[in-house]
Amino acid sequence: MPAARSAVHASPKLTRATPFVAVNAQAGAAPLYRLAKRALLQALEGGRYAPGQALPNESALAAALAVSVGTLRHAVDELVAEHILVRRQGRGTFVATHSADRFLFQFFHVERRDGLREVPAVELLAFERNRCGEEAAQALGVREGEPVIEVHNLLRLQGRPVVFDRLTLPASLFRGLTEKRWRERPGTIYQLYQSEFAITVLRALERGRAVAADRAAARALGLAPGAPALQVRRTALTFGERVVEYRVSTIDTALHDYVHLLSRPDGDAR
Amino acid sequence: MPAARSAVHASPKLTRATPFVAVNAQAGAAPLYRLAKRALLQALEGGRYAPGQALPNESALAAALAVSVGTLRHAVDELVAEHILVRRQGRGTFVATHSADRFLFQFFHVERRDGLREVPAVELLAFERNRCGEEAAQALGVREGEPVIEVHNLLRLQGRPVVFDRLTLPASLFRGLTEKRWRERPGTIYQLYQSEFAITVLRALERGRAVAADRAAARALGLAPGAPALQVRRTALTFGERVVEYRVSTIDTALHDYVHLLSRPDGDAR
DNA sequence: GTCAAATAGTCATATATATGAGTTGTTTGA
DNA sequence: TCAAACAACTCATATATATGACTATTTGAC
Repeated sequence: MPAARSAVHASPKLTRATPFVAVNAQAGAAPLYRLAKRALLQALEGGRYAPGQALPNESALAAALAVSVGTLRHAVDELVAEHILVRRQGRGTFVATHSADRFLFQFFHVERRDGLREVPAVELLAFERNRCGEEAAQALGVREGEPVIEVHNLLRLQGRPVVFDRLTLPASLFRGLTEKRWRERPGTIYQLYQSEFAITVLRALERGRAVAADRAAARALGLAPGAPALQVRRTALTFGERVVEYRVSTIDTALHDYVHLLSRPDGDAR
Repeated sequence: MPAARSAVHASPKLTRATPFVAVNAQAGAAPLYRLAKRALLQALEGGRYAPGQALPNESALAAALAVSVGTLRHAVDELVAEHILVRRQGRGTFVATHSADRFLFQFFHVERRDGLREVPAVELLAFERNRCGEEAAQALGVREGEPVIEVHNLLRLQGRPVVFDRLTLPASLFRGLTEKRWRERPGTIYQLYQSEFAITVLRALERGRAVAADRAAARALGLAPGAPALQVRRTALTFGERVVEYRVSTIDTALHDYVHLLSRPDGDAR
């Protein structure tokens, strides 16, 4: 069956029913399925599909992008592997939402020494508007002195305070965020970012080091000042590697560990 | 083209040229490509193909497993994603070896605060045969008092001692390992495991906590005793989730960080 | 003997197509 | 009115096949 490359080599065109431009394979360019993936990502970035919303079905999407279903599936496969899309057999393909589970398993890596994982209870200690300091400015990629929102959180596991978080958010990305809205969010912080500000946290880079607990952290965690604590600096990224949050966590590792699985077992490997 | 399911539903049979049993899809069973993947994994586990060795080509493998090339590719895709196999276009598919690069990027997560990554210089401090203690026994899944090999290593970055490692290896898995062979290994530790003992480290689970440096670690790292240090306990796993190494690392995080990228960017995502 | 061109073999990408299984909505019958 | 049967639509898996790009080897000319 001679592959119908003709469709692929056709010039980009706007289709009637959809916002996509037909992807177009050039010699030496990225493979078609990556172009399709990028087109999907851009549609998601642009807010074309909201979290939780179903995408058009496979054949419709394939037609919109002017690729075969197999190629579209290849692209969607990668987005699913990256937790950006979620497939449900017989139902459709959906934009991922930050469920509590997803938050717990993807972005919270503190567990009890014996391996028990638990959803932390969060207590808000402070919510302030400030000017950005040097460290946060560098991490967020903004100028020093830019307006930011600073939040202090205390996370408890089984009643015991274990993590003290200092978050810095660029005010420009979170217009209209108030302490009230923050307090009254129904789910996790990242769910709030997503539902209220259309910011989807996709990845995060964490850098950990051992420190002597500073005064604020020691008080919040009930530690002796100067006690060893694990400090983790996180930059949270959304589409386009844009940094949306800088967070310094101080963790009391007396009874808990920071866990890290190296190399992907992923899905149900083996 | 009516798919030739007949081949799939045929009863398992040994093929002439290869050691594989044709995989056989049952109703309700795992998908064919996972069965194929498992068959490949078992061949690798059994040492049928040595690290670095090329597998038979795609069509031969597909024929041996009695699946289509597409299905075989799906299975191989997953093994490549897990870094168990390596594809080289136009060359073939190879069993992964632990190159220094792979070691560096997959299993070594300490880097300078500014992000500089570097291959550490390793100094052997101790190599002893011992009886297994309680902590290591639990981690390794062996009985207390089992014979083990204990190794102490000091890792330097730019000349500065940064990581102090205490390794515990079950002696039963490393028969004939001597200090001389350990010292004179050409590459990394995991390359030694692989080339000399046919043990391929696939994954590792790390649990980090902040501690006051103990005496041995403080001396090795040149820290004041009681200074805060990051302690990471690693269990290294091979095929079948078997634990082959338990390692306690003490890290001086004065100038370096322990880094962790959450959620897969993988390949060249986006 | 050396070098370049032809060639064969490999994986990479892409399409078309078939069947199956799960979900949802509609119709039909008691 | 309600529930069972049915149809329609979805993604999941699987096969066959075509073309291209990359690599290593062989062949042939000089």
